[in-house]
Amino acid sequence: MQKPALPKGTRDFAPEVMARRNFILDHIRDTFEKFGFQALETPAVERLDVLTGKYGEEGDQLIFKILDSGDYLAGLSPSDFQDYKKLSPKIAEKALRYDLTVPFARFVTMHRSGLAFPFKRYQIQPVWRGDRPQKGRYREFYQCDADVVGTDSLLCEAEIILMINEVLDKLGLRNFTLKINNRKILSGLAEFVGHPDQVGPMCVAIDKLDKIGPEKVLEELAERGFGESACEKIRPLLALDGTYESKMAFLDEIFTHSETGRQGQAEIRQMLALGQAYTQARDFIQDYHLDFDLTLARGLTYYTGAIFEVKALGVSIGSISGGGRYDNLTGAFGMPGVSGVGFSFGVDRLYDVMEELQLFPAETALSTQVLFSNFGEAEQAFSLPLVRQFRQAGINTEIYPEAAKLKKQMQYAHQKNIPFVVLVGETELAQEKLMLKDMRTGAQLLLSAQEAQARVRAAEMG
RNA sequence: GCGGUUGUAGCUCAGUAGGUUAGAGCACCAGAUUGUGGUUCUGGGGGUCGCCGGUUCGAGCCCGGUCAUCCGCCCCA
Repeated sequence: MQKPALPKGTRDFAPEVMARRNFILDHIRDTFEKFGFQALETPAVERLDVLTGKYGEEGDQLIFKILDSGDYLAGLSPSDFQDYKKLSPKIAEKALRYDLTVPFARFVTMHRSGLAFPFKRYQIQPVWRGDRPQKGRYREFYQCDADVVGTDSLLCEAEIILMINEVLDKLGLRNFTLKINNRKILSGLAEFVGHPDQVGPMCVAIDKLDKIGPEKVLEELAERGFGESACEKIRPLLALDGTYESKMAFLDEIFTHSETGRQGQAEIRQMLALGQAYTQARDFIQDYHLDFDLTLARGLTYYTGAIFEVKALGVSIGSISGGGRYDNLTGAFGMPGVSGVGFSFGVDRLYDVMEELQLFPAETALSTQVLFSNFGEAEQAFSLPLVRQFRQAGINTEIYPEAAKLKKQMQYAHQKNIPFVVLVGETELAQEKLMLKDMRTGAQLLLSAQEAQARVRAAEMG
């Protein structure tokens, strides 16, 4: 006999877990739809050539490839076996999707003539990465993306701020920071320190400020070829710990000669002004948990404008959402010049954070409200129409499918956390009434079907 | 890809210096209670001590290898 086991980095979602995951997903879906986003699903399997080359060399290594069916060795020559990187596209035509963004770009390109632009879609599906699993890190995990393509209006950025706040508020997660920045500001900084071509390496180093501290960041910059004068120019930036206004004032000073940097500032200002106009908030930045963070870089190279990242405070896991604007999403598929902005919730991490903070309401686990017990043939025949009647009244109802010992049936109800049990035995049958037992208090009442339904509904309300 | 941790019952773990028949709690099953769960009491089932080899009269324990696991680093959600 073989011992069953899961592949590394994958998980089962048991019913209790699913109830909680759905609690999160329902709120995310509701919010996305409320803002006019439409659902999209794409296949788990994509053609390998659609995925490769989009995530950098390291990313390509992490793509799960699917071995061709049949005799995949046919037509190969010994030289093909010299380099495994060159072999894989010859024996694997397909692969599991690595994220939702690239399949989305493929979709937009393929359907461009039929779509209404600006096109707003959301997509909630699993993705796969051949990564080494760790805490908060899986090989199969869900992403919840929402993107708008075909407009560069900053209204989209403002709405992303609103959506993130709405979802987290509904989930009861109040202690978080929504970090914002703009890639153009980072480009401006790179210009300012005299390394306009080194935005990428600069960001990778700056991004680690939280983790390793300012001195180590400067060391890393030096290693990456930034000279002493450049480092000295960055130093005051790493020490900045002021308000939005003071950071902006600092940038006003250093960006006198950087058109790009000033553009980034203008975008941030306009995004905030639109959010303010939307919400009429007394203090938009504070009320919507915003933090203008000049060190926020988000490693991804394809962001060109706004960037976002959400950190849950007071927990070990941290980052639960992120996104930004990109200018050339579909370029790789021959459709240049399409600007888009999007973001993503990490459901699995959101789940872990909510569990750590005990934010799940108790009733998410609840499903069946009433269990009809089963005493035997005559009682069952009497019960079946009533079960149907309960269901038609909108009450989640089930009947125990066989006349097992009552103890066993009660245990079943208890284990499934069913709040009410209906007992129909000889005496109830004779009176055409139901014994309704409240499993929490243990109290039971002899009632008509109508009265029993009313009681169940009343309990549901309060 | 690199560094470390831990593998004993379904789960969490104990296991003395290398010594008889490997334990506990929880979970599970049955009974106390043939119309009542959650509490209580009584009884019961359940183990190739990750795997392979070595040392030894004797290995859960020591040694070598191997596989798995979790945690860091890199990178990411």
